[in-house]
Amino acid sequence: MSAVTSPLVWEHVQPAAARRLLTGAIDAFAERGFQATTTRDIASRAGMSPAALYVHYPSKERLLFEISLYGHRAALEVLRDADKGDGPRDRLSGMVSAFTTWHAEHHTIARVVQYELAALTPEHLAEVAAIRRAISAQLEQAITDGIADGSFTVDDLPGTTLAILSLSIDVARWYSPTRRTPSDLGTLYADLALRMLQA
Amino acid sequence: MSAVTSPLVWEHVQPAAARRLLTGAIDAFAERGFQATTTRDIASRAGMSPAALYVHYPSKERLLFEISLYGHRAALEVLRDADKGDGPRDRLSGMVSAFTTWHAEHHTIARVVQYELAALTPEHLAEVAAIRRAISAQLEQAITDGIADGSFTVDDLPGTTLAILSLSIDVARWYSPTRRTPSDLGTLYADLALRMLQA
DNA sequence: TGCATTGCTAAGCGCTTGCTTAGCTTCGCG
DNA sequence: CGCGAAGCTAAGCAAGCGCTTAGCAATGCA
Repeated sequence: MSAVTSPLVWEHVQPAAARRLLTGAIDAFAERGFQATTTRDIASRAGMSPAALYVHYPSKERLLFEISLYGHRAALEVLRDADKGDGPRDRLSGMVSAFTTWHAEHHTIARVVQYELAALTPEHLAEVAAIRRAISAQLEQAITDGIADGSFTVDDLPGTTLAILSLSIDVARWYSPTRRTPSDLGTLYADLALRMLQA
Repeated sequence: MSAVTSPLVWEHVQPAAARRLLTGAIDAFAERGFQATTTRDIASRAGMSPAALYVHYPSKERLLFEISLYGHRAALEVLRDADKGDGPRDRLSGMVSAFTTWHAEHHTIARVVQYELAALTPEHLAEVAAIRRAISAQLEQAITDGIADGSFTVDDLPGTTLAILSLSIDVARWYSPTRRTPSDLGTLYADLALRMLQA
């Protein structure tokens, strides 16, 4: 089984051959990086000849863009779904826990999402960058609310927001499922984030 | 001026042509990644023909290894030099501040050090991995001492150590000198780390 | 039944890659 | 002066790259 087919649902990608190419590309990009991955490698993971890739995607970069766009949207959705609970402490704890858990659980796609931005065309990068700003804004709002109601004490709002986000994102770089479960890590990181913000 | 020639001292690399190739390679690897960088690009940054590279280095990978090895040694040295002060709180604060500042100040070489490990041969990776373990051990010792004398309260020692390290390392991914100075960031991160550990 | 559409393969094109070869110049040193 | 070593360039090689072309089989609809 591929490293990503199970946890994330890719049924919206049709037909099945296009989906096999996409999940194969995620695994290959995560293992070797976009530049070191060949179209022949992606095609053979999907059980096809190299030319078949171009029936479904116009270029290797477009494949990366589809992955990056879907991954960013999924991460933002996870964060927004978790932005609930009573008061800023609960909201922030839920968001950090969910966002961290997602990066651990889906570290394969998260690696592509976070470390292959430079391989996108400027137009595609701009589209993805807008989602990244929304992610940051979502977290910053909860921290701002927490400062206003006295739940948090923060010297440097943008710096601290970036630090908490950065902590979760970097999980994609080092995470391996052998030591800890994604949700255990989410719990730990939510606690660390609350400590960073405490009044 | 190259992005890295000024802050780090490369005089130990002789002759000057080998040094120009090395600093050119750092800039190129940091900008585009190892795989996307051509030997022709590195050579032209050094003002030479492609073949001249092979007078000084046997392969493109060897150039990466020299950079990675030197960068890891420099990071470990920065951490060890900062491991002083009265008690675990001062020691930890100094180390996080110095390590973070180094990753911001030298974000160009730090990017190569942290994100191009996969391009090293297994033998070269093993050599560099030993230094990475020493970096982690250095930080963990100060936290362990702080738990023992009651300065810190930590639920998950390896997890918290990894989180603090990860926070500093991820600076290399996003840092740009336009918003904050490296030392301001070091100060902020030292404060956040102490909050994460507080009794 | 006829025929366009979809999904695929075998072959290969033009180009770029890391690296090599052959040969030139400059320099230090007896 | 004689000569080997060091440092460089022009040219190019074999391999691999992203992507294209031509054509075949299966499908669905008139």
